[in-house]
Amino acid sequence: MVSINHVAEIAGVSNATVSRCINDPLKVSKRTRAKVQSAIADTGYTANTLARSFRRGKTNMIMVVIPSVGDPFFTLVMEGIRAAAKRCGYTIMINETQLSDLNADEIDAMMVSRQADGIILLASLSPFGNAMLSGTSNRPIPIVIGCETVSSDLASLPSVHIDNVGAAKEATEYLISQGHRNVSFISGPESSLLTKDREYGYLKGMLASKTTSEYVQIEDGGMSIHGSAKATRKLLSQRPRPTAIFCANDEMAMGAIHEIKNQGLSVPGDISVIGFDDIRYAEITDPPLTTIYQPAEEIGERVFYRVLRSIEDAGADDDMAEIVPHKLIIRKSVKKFEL
Amino acid sequence: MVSINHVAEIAGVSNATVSRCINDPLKVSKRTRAKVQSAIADTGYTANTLARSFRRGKTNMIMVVIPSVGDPFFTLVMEGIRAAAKRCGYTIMINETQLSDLNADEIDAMMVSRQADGIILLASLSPFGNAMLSGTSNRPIPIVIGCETVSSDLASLPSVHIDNVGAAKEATEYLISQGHRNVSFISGPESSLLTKDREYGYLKGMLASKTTSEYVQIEDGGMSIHGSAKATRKLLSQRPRPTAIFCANDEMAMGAIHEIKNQGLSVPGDISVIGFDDIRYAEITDPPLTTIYQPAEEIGERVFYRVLRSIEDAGADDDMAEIVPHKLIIRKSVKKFEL
DNA sequence: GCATAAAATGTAATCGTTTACATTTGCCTA
DNA sequence: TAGGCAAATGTAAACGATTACATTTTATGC
Repeated sequence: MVSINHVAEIAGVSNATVSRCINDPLKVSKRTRAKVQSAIADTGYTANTLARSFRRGKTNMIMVVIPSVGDPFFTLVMEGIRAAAKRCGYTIMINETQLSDLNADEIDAMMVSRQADGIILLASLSPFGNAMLSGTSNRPIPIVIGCETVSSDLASLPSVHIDNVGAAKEATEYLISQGHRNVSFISGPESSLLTKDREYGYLKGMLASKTTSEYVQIEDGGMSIHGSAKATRKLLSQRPRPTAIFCANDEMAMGAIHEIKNQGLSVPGDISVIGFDDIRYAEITDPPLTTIYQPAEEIGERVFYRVLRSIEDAGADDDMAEIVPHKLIIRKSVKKFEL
Repeated sequence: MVSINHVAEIAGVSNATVSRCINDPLKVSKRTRAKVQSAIADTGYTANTLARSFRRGKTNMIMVVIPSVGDPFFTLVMEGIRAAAKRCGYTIMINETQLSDLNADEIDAMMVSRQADGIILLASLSPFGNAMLSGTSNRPIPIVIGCETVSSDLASLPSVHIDNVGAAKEATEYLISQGHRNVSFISGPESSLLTKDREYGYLKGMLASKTTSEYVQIEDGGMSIHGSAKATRKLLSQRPRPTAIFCANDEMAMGAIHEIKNQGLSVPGDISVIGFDDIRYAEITDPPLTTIYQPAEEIGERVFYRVLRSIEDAGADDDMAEIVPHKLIIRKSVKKFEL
């Protein structure tokens, strides 16, 4: 491959001049600039990013860790991140890390490998902490959590997310306000901390009232359609049967609706369903899904600027959780319950 | 940050020895190895990936370009890629490039930046070709297309995909075999070549028979739910009305079903719908969606090994299209049409 | 035309690894 | 114990860019 030195030789200047030509063209005279540019064109030279990043100690890349490409929720979060990154001249790289695979050590390895200037973590972190992640001091590159929450076992990390507990409580209260007493919850795996927050919100909502506190029922839906369908089957087979099911995310709500219909029951006629996230499919499920909206794009944007600030000013690194507002979106999957 | 030289100093050996300790431990004596390892532990040293890749001229990373995070179709493709990559010691980085943004120049920039050893392109390429992409000879790093097809304007690139034309023709013929004559097609934007192939397959299917060749109707659904809903609205307002709608992907089929129901019609009672891709939601739409299955995971795996081969043996670079089998999955969204 | 400042360019060190080659060490055999 | 060979280690040059500093060229004012 042609290097900056080849170009320099052909243009009859030093490599420093070529470098300046690329990075600070005003520092070189018009005449030499022309020579260099034509040499670049002739040779088809392009800078070796690796060498450049290595020397500069900066990659201008930010890595986003997501649990799964193909999760519709992330579409908008990524859009927010990408738009902001573009404005600021950063490249976004995505690292898909299946929920189960992700642990602090891996994140650690990423941080330490210096292949990016910062990390945006849109996944939860198992609590098996590691030096790099605890304490703001020694992190080689900044890391900010988006959407998810951090294990309390870990020293807290900067984050941007909604109040998952509060939102889930709100959804539960909404169901109760519609007359539901037997409200069940379909949860995700232990490893998803955000799900646990939602579960906790559900519990808070249920336990707050004497009329519902006796009926608390949680099934693990594994964050998947099939897991949720299975959980729903189990819930429906129990007596007293739930009159409403609250799912920790929309995908599981879709699975639940499917299973309820499969059993010959109707939504919301027999069973009300409520989801979480307001993914794009929520408005076209049948019936359209009542759910909690997260300002996904805004979260993406904020989380990006948060990392950026830490990159540009290491001192700005803080551990604050930034809470953005959620909203209960009422569609058609919940019906007043009457005896 | 602590470098290999610090470690060397602390261990009282040369940096070369430390390097060997890391990359080829058997080459160094047990005693020194112990010294070095404890020095590494003491200092918390980790190799600078950038420096290493730079020096080695190899990153051990493969970049996957996808049009959009959050597209459920890619879940399995990525799973195939990831699994294969893991087996082979490669890291996968994903670069999300919205359909509209993607052009050959950008891909070119990626290739040339040497930040990865190879590229897997799961998106279509606009035909504004570029030297790097045409001709197998001068590519700095290998590139293989998955799922998508390549513009015929471009010199062909190696690829792995189903026979989109044939599959779409098959779906169309299936509808015709069920008695449908007025079959409409909801297509995607010009930029998606794979969609054009499917459109072509639809045309072939329709034109093959005198009974259907008069009725050919194509609307652009923009690959989105809303675009498809809009297209469906338009189709339904026309007379004669279609009795079946074939969508270029499942997401659009979901939008179509939603809109048909919205108009007070039933699927498949009044209108039959057929999709493409068999994403995970296809089996839980109401009614479950008849669609074309693509062996997504297998495509991912094959496409990975294809790049790998080109990386390991530059001469192995070929331009063959590898066709994997598809399958028509019959569910409940198509009904025999009777006058 | 000369002194001086400013602008342009060149020189060479540097970033952290790897690795070809040179040197040292250790071991075995005669 | 010397000689020879293999194993272990060290030395130093790369990789391709950037950049502090030194030097040269150009412009300016008198």
